[in-house]
Amino acid sequence: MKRYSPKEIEPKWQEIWDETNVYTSDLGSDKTKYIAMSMFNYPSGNLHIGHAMNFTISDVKARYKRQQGYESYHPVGWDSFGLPAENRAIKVGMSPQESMAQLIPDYRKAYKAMGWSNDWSKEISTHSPEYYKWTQWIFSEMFRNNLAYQDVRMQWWCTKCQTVLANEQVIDGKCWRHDGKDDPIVEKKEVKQWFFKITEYADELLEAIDDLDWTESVKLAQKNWIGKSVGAEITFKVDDLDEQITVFTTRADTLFGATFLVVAPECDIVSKITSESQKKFVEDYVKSATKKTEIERQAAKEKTGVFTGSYAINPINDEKIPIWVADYVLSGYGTGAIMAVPAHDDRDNEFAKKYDLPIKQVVAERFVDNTSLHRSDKELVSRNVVTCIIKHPEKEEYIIALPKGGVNWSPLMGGIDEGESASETAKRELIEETGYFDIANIKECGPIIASEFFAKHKDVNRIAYCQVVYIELKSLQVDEEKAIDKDEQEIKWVSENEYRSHRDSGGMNEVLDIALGNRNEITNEGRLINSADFNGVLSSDAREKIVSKLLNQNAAKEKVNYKMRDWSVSRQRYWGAPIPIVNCDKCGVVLVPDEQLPVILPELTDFKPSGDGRSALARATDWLKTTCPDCGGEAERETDTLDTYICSSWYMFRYFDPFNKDKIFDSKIVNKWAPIDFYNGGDHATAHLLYARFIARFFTKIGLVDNPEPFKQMLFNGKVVASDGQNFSKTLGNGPDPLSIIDQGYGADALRTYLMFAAPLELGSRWDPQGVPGAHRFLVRLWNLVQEYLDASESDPGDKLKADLARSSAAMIKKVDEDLEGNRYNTAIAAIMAGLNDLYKLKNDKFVKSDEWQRAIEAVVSCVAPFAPHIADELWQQLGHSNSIHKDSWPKLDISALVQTEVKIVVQVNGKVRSTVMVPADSDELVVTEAAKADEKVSLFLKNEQIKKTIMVPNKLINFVI
RNA sequence: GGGCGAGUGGCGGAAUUGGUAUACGCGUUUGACUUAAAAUCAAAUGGUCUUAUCGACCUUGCGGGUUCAAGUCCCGCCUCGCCCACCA
Repeated sequence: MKRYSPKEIEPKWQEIWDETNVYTSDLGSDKTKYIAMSMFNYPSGNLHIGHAMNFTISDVKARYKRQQGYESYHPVGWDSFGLPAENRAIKVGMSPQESMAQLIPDYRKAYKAMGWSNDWSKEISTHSPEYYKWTQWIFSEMFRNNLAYQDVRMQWWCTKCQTVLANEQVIDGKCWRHDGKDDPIVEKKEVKQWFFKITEYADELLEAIDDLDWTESVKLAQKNWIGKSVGAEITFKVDDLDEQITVFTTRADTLFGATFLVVAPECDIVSKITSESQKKFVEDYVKSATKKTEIERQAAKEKTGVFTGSYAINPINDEKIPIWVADYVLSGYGTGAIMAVPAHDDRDNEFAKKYDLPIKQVVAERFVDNTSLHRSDKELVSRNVVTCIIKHPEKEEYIIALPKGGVNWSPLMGGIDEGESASETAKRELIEETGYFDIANIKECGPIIASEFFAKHKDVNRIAYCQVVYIELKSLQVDEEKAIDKDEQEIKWVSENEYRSHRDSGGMNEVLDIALGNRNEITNEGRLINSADFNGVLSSDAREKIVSKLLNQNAAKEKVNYKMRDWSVSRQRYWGAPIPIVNCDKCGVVLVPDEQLPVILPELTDFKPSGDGRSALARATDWLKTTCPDCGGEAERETDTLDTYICSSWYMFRYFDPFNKDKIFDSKIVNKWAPIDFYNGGDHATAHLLYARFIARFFTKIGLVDNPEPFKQMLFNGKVVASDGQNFSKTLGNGPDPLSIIDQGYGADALRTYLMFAAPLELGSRWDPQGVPGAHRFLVRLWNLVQEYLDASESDPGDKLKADLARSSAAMIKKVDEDLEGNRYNTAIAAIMAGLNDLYKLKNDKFVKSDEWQRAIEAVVSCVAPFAPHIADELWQQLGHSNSIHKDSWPKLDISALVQTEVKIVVQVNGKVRSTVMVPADSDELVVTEAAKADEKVSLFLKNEQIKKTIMVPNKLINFVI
């Protein structure tokens, strides 16, 4: 009997696959297309276990679909431009071109050793001139469509890379390539650079997210990244100066509560509005704040700021409020200035408390009494009331009161009379209704809440704005004379728990929390108070109403803001596609004409960044000097190169037409094959996946492709980490090497199977050193089973066994199909293992050769093929096939084999499983009951008791309640 | 601070609409084969009690609830992970 030897069969089949082109897809085929791919690789070292994970996921999908008869395309390419590649070249002392020429062939070998079914005939690299010609062309198209522009901006700057970084390349304050412990934090530097106007597409990109079949966390991350907020801009005049300050807010409803303005230190207006006396403080503050990096600012726990000496006029009520400058306001978002509403915003609240600025509540949270809801036909009457929480002098108890003839307990309440303070009302109510007067402590507690109910006795809808007053009694002495209403109420002392259990509506528990200080003082939504004409309006309505009132005076307008910035596409590095722009003294910025593309990146011996903020190209004088395409005069080429994210944002389309010299791609082919059916990766939730969506959308606008979404399904898979939970890293050297695992004799099939089996794909897994050997054992079992079968002699297995074989196969195929479609690879493999175990059980002593056995064994081999393609093809051949298993070999599901004539019914007594009985399928309750009662164990539990109730789930379960 | 998600054996993890909790694998134990080991095969494997057989009871982070029936639904708490993080 031949032993399973991956070392022999894997290279053998890899060679056969290469020679017979099984994975070469025909893009013009009439078959239904399917394209599965993983985010392509940036060659910068060796294939590591993360690659093995990522690419196997899409490979399994591609193989599954290929077996099912789809024209399946599993493309391959290299994200070969960019920083990681350049940094690697610097490190090993080669040019990036040489480095690529060395790395890519190694990767090719590794990919083949992993058994990935790539179509090598259509391989692409982003650093080849044939490819980057079209990357440059995209820039030109953006430019022609007014979506590319130049601007001077403060940008993240990595001192190690000597280049600008995009926001998403800054991770925890450090460069994405230099995020080690000893690496420097990024700095800010003023740089002139190119941008793509991705913000123009912000809304479209956001709206389309909901319909994507993508991992939810990625969709959410994209939504947050775009960060749409709908609000208003409100303009405040500066008192005594001919200046004004516009703020952005999403909470125009809180305008009456704005007690100061805050301006970011970078804003130009700061110097204009600073008063003479405050000048020194403000200048010092601005200087120190701008010197701080953004990271230091964000790390600072406590907010800081200084008063400018000027005041602004609140346009809604002409109130004069101070203007402060503080670095908790970001200059880059909105207008760089805010109206501070400390009663309703945490940050403003913190700041106001620190600098002793007024806090004015203008929104009262609503508590609607669900036992006496408002009646639509009745009048709405609001009233300011106090709600008193009165504490016993000795015990931890509080007063609740029951009006004579009433039903509901409540704390003591009373309406605030004209000209009376809340505390005065509280004292008056206390003595009138209880006679108590000996007060140790009285305190008005915020915030005010809106308690809403139908007041039966007055026959009106009532909104009671409750000011909570907390009173601690010193003694229980009673002034009988002043206690004029004492007999109207029944007073009772209760503990906190009793209080809470008595009544929980209309905000009464909330009142206790407020009095005891258990509640956040900041309220968000509710009814407006202290807001003149707008009192009582719901905050959600007030936003619009206040803006539209100010609209007439040109003091406010509706405004939508996005967190997302335009995409900075300039890089001051050598290893990228040169930006196809010529700078001419006479004509200015001129686009290189399309017929002159590509602008070839010259090979340089010294390609390190210049350090002056320009790329090495600034030193390539021959290349740099050119003639202006417009006037023919002397001119210089742009020395910035394009961000690699541009290369990777359109490569999926090039896969469909990789060698086109005349066009970026043929739209007809792309429209047939796009969108990508399955895409996966463990990184780039926002940057790459958002840029690719942006570029695809742009392609639809210029008529290149029909579908604006490039990836139909996107699976964001988890990472493989070390068994101690730490990330594998090159510096630690703790990563298992896929190729050496293969060479050890376990083979690629076992490695692939383990990786796909360890955990759900989205979850990621910890590396288990026993995992690959375990998967190997499974493949050995499969191998040995086939060998044993091949040695068996022909005979009829008998009807019972035939049915069992068919049922086992059908159950396996059904489960594997469902799980592969749903990307649950781990349970798919479990089902195959179970299917294999079934066959071992069913063989009893030895196999017999028969059609039924052949079919059952082939089904297992076919199902395992996407995961372990080499052993599958080998066994397929041994089983007598001359064609490859990897095309059109998916087993047919015979649903009828799953139909059972007899079913097992679980018998419960009082919900506890007591036994199981076999009954004919679809038996009615009577039959099942009889069968169950006949069961020894069941009858033991039923004894002679009366069955009160019987619940039956057909073909599954019966439960007797006694 | 905000958002999202998750807590199931010694471990990774299974469990359609609520319907036999612990599939599948790892590990461990025992046995077969072997001079021996590895490999392979066979069996066992949540806990407690028990005459160690029959069996009973308990068990999905903790506490309550709904239900004939809860890992699954509801309420409260605890813990952990991930993402975003002064975005007004």
